Amino acid sequence: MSMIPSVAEVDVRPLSRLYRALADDTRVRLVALLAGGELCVCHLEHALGLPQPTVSRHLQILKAAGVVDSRRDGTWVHYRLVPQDAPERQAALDAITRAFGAPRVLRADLARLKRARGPGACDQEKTP
Amino acid sequence: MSMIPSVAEVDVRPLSRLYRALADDTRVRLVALLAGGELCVCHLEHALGLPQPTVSRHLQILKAAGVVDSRRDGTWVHYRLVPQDAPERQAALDAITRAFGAPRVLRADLARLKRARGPGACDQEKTP
DNA sequence: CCGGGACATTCGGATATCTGCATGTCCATG
DNA sequence: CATGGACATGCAGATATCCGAATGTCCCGG
Repeated sequence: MSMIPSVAEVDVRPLSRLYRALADDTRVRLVALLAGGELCVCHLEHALGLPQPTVSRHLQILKAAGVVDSRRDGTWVHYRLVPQDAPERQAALDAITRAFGAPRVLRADLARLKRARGPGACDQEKTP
Repeated sequence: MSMIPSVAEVDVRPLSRLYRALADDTRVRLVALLAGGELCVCHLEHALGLPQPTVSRHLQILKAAGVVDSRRDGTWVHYRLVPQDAPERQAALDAITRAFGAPRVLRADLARLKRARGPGACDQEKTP
């Protein structure tokens, strides 16, 4: 007979750490933007209208919490959401996608960005 | 033609406020316990093994965030989860239920409590 | 090798959060 | 009305978080 775990014994920290990572307006907006796919810091910076160090710092917090991952591409760094192993963590993240990550919202933002900055720079991705 | 909202314009505060309310180990455990149904403060206090003022204060934070509601029953106060209108908020809460609120976990805790304190006091609910 | 652009990190101060201890409030009971 | 139990709140200190400004690091083009 195996011991049935109690709420006192179960480790809630992985989930509460995720909630703490999302307990900030800027970071929720970042996750919402990234729900549409990979983006570089310069795009996120312009989309949010916040200074670069601020955006970078919040991205580090999300990264430390395992919410996002980064990929270096020359001068730029692209961030993307990390698929979560634990279903409860994925569900908590999906809440943001459901609310603000709907394609219509994100596409409007990205289109505005591309219009403002032009298709140069980090936009070209892997398809020249 | 209606303006398509951008992430910058959309108000993320309701969701980030919910995440902030859940960004604490004790509060996640409280929600997990309440996922099984209404409970009075004295039960929560014993289940968590924390001093009463601490539990009470965390319950107030959850209440202010619209996560729980309270019902006075004579000397005792019973707390329960509030069904969320916004589906994204409900999804974020369900993440806790999914992870720690499984019936087997909660029943073990409650059984231990009833065994420890006996069926008297606030247990008798509405059925004498 | 030297600049400049993109991004990360450090530092300092303001603000918020968490906790323990004490006290306050409300209700039932005698 | 006095007492005690259940719960809420006030207060003070330690800790954590957030932000602006400045500085560091890495990479690419010349």
